[in-house]
This record gives sequence, structure tokens and C-alpha cells, in this order.
Amino acid sequence: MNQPTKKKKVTIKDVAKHAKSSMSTVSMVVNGKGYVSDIKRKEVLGAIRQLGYVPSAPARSLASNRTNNIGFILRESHFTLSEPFYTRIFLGAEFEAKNQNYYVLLATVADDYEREADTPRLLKERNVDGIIIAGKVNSELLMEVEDSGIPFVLVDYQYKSYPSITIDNRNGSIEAVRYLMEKGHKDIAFLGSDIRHPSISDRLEGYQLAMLKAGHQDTKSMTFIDEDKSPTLQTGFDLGMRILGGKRKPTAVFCANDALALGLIKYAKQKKLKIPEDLAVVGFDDVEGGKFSTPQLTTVRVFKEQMGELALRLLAELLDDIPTLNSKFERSNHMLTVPAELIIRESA
Amino acid sequence: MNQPTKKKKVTIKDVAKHAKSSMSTVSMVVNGKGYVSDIKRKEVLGAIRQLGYVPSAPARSLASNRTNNIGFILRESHFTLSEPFYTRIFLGAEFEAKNQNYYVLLATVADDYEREADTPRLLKERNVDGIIIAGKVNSELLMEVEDSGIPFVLVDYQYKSYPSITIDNRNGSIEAVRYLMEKGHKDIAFLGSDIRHPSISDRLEGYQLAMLKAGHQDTKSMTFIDEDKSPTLQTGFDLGMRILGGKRKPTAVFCANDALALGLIKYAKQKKLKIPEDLAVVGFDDVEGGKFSTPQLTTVRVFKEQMGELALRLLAELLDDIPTLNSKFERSNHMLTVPAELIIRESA
DNA sequence: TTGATATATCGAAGCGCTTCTATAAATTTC
DNA sequence: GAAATTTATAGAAGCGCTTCGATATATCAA
Repeated sequence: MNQPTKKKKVTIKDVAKHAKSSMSTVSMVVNGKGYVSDIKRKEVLGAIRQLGYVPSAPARSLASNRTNNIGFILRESHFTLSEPFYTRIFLGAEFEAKNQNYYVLLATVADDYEREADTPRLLKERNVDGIIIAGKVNSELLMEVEDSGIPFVLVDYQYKSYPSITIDNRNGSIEAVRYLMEKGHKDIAFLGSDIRHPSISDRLEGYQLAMLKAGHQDTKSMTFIDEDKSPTLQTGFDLGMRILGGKRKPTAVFCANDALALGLIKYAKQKKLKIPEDLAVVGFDDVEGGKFSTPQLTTVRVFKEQMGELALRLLAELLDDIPTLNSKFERSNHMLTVPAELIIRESA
Repeated sequence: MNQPTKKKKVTIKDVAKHAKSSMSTVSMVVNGKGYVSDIKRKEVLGAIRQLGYVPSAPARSLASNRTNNIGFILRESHFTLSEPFYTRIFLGAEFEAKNQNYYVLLATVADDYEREADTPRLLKERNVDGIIIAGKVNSELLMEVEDSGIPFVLVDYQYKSYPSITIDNRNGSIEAVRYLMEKGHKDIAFLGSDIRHPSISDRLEGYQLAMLKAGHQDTKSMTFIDEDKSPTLQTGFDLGMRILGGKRKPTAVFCANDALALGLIKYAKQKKLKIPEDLAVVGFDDVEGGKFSTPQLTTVRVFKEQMGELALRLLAELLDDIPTLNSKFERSNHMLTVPAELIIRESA
């Protein structure tokens, strides 16, 4: 009679006994290293299955000095942001983490980060093997991570020449502007803010490049930037006044992101302008709100999930490579760029 | 290349030596249990500070048989949903977890969940002390969690009488309908879908209650539900046709959620109806998109972050209570409800 | 005063795993 | 065909912590 008592945890020892071998052999089978004969391997695998053995994460960590955790650091305001941009990056990372057998620990940090006081627990406790940092974060924090010696990968941001995953903002912008030109537009304006953010300045650059190539020398008079504001709906609305209030009115506007574009559209609609007939608008990011707006927003899609996935993969690679790090043949370029894709909807 | 002096890990042993006491005493100080004299405590605390000692999470887990991790289970589609609803609940939980010294491990599960194959790792490995389940999930999974014996709390869902945090949908709806009445509306319709979801049926109930109380007997002819569709923008748009195509046109519509409301507005605007003059619309959830829409959506706010926070707190309480669980005086009701609040914007 | 009880500290036994070492058999080398 | 090397397995140390006695002293109730 089998008693359905509280099933005691099955340990590696039980497996060893059951498979008539040693703990070390079982460990080797589980981790796929060392020398194990095929017969033994099969016996051990069988025992594992029969007993339903699952290794204990903490025990492994303790013995091997690896945590199998990846930290994901994100500014609080990037979560509370109206758009689930970074959330999706996180999701992508989490997805890939499953494949790679990592847990992802999320740590949000305050915007007014202060060293010591706000250091994420996972850093203090060194409870991760590697870290993904998403978006722009306080440089104090960046240095702290750097100092910790824990390998890390940046997403949608760059710092020195540390590994990073960024958007191909320049080419995405060029594609957007070209599309506007194809539609017959000549007076194409650029609308932006917070120009210090590398992503945004790259988008401006793409705009300028495309305009220049098409023979438009004067982009300056068509560039509307409020550099101290963050790129929100409100900012777009406010800049709308400047754009549509001037004497030389553009027929199309390429916006540095979707929130700005939505804000501009709101202002334009209020001024009884028809979109896209009177004013064509293209955004950047492909946020959810753009699908629901009237008209639906034409924009440049950023593959957010994919960026997270890539970041995790790159990090995992880095972690495995560590013994090779001293090699002279070390592949030094770990800065990846993911393409952005024009999504044609109604607003242009 | 500066060579970082790899600082050796400071262990409890080092602290003990430095404070001239034993490991067990240090442990007791750190965990605040057992008997320790004030003098010793101060010495130990001093040593900890001086050496910068941080306990090792895996070692603690292994020795104490607690992980200090909380699992957060969520359906994949609830993340990819256009709205960061559950994301915000997660955020709230994560926030509170920091206070309570837990890590939150997120596990997303597929919609077509199958036992065994898809069991989240954190369940298989029993790598958590407790679990938060957000939203409606497959009942297989629910049973699996139940069987595991790991304490859990549901958020925005209920199962048997397990601990849960839910929205006060009924009162929120009543408030919304009352507001519409105050504005002079008599013909108020209800728009909904997926009526089997408890949240949605509660909202319908609130609507009916409010209508009845105001002397409107016939709510049926004013209730528009597509029960097989999920409550999305598209569904709202489609139902708009039915609502506005009938002979008895309502002057106001209370929608089961914001996505439906936004869809309805889209349709109404297409039909050249002015909102709120020709048709007042109220939603439910207070999603981001509602702030950006034209007109901005009047809705019922759900405190998502707070729900997550509450869930974590309740779970933590449960975990601490476990020794008391056998007590006859055990407080049996762990099913909490959080209020919903009417947000007045432009659409009504 | 005297057991009983509360307070205080320490040493040591594990928690479940990885990995180093020892040992031996099988295989390769020249 | 003896030495060197590769393959195969087991045993045991120890990762950093918690916690269970053991022991000792201080405090209390009668």
C-alpha cells in the first residue's frame, strides 16, 4: 500500500541510490559534463523520471556559485509611462529566459536614483549572473553596475562601448520620410523633443539625411523641437501650434515618436484640419494608442519583444564566453542594431 | 585595463570573527530572532556595516527551506493585450515585494495551457514561497497550483474561496450610471461582451441595479451584449451599429470596459454623432488610451497598482500566518475588494 | 533556598548540490 | 608492450547559511 503522505523532496541522493550510482555521476548527467557511459546515463535518466526529480535551485547556486538569475533594471517612470514600450522589451527577455533556463528578476529604480540608498537588491546581494538595463538610467547606477563586475547588456541605450541592443532609428526615419515623399509631399517638417536622447537625435539625423538626399537644403526652418520637454502627447499638442501657426505650413510632419504625433493630430483636428488630406503625420515606435486613434497612425514599428529577446541571448552568450574573454580573438563588437519597419495606416 | 581587485565575498563567518561571536549569534541578529543581548547586537551590527556584509540568498534558502521568492503567474495574452492592465498589477506587487524583501518571479503561461508540458518552472522547482495569479487562467493550472500546496492569492479572479483581490465592479458601475442620470439621461444602454467573465457580469449587474432603482424596469431592450467576443475596440465598434441602428436610440451608453467604449465612440464619430452632446459614453478600467482619445473618456478607475500591492501583502501575511493556520480562530475571509472610482472627463 | 524558567552564547549538524581527488579500467602512443 | 592518455565512477569536501541542542548564567515564583 502506497501511502499518500506528504511527498518528501526528492534529492540527488535519492536518484543516485535508485540508479545505483554516485551523486557525482547524477550531477554530471544532469549538467551534461564530464564522462558518463551511455548505460549509466540511461539508468540515471530513468531514475530521474521515475522519481520526478527536480534539482533545487538554491542548492545549485550555493555549490556552483551561479544564480541562474538575470536582473532586469528599468526606471520606474518607464513603467508608469503611458506606453508599455519597455514592458514589452521585458516580456521578450523573459520569454527567451525560459528557453535559456534563467529566471528574470525585475528591479525598478527611482528616477532620482542615489547611490547606496537605492541600489537594487539584486545588485547588493549579487543575486544575478548578468544584468539587462533597459532605457536611459542614471549614470550613477550605470557606474555601479560597471563596478560590480557583473556582465550587462543595455537595451535602447548605450554607454561607452558596452554590449547593447539599439533600434536602427536612422534608417527607420529615412524610410518614413521617403514614404512621405513618394506620396508627393515636399514640405515635410520634423517634430521632436528631448533631443539629447540618442534615439531621438538619430531620428532627426535620419530625417535630415533623407531630406538632403532629395535635394531639400533647408531643413532647419522645418525642424520644430522643444528640447527640454519629454516627448509626450502634450508636447506634441503644444508644438502643433508652432508648426501650424507659422507662415510656411508643411503638408506633412514626421514626428520623433507616436505620442508627439498623436498630440499633433489632436491639435490639428481641433483646428479642423483633415488628416491626412490637409496634413500627413507619421510617428515612430508603433505604440498601442496609434492603432486606436482616428485616423489610425502611420508609424515606424520597433520590435520591442525582439529587442528583449536579443538582449537576453546576447547576455547569455556573454556569460558562457567568460572563460574566453581573455582571448585575443575575442569578438569585440557586441553592439547590435535591430531594424525598424514602416507601418502604413491612415494618417499619411 | 584596470584589473578589478576581486573582493572576496564577506560571509557570516567573517562577521562572527570580527564581532568576536559565533555564526549563530550573527544569524540571530540578522533575522531578529532568538535571544541576543544589546551589547552583542550592537557589536554584530557594527561588524556587518564595517565589512559590508550581505547575506547570500541561495545559502539562506538552502538552510531555511524558504526561497524569499514570490511567483507571479499571468496569461501570455494578458500581457500582449493592448492594455497594460495586468502589467500594472504586477508593478504594484513588485513594489510591495521590495518592502517585504521578496523577489518576484514572473511566469507567463500560454492560453492553451496543458498540464505537465507548460507547468511554470517556478512551480516545478518549487522555487517560490507563494504565488500570485492574476486574471483568469486555465483551471488545469489553478488545480495544479492548488495541488502543489503552495499558498496563493488570486487577483481580478476568484476560485473556490481562495484568497483573492477583486474590483468592486458593482458599485463602480452603479456610480457611473448614476452620474449619467444626474446629467439628465434616461435612455441609458449597456454595452458588453464575454459576459462569463465575473468582472463583466458584475458590471452588468451594477447597471441593472442602478436602472431599477431609478424606476427603469426595462433594461433588457437596452442591453447589448456579444457574449462570444472578447471586449475589444472592434467588438465595441460592431456593437455600435446595433445600438445606434435600432429604433429606440439611447442618449447614453455605459460600456463594460474602455476598449468597448473607445470602439463605440469610433463608430459614433464615423456616423457624425457628437460626443457627448448626441451620445454620452462611459467606460470602465481607466486605460491609458482613454486619456488620449477625442473626446477624452469618462470612465471608472481601477486601482491596478494597488491591487497588486494588496495581493502581495495578503500573500505575505498568509505566509507568516502559516503556523497559526490550525487555529480555530483563524480569520477565514481573505477575499478583499478594492473600490473603483468614477473619473469624469469629456465623453459624458 | 531551590527548582523552574527565561536569557544568552556557542558549536556543530546539516540543507542539496558541484567539483576536486582518487582510483581503475580501457584505449592510445611510439 | 610499457608508458601515457582517455574514459568512467565513486567518495568527500565544502558552498554560506539556519537551527538544534548543549551549556551557562540570570531571574523568578514558592
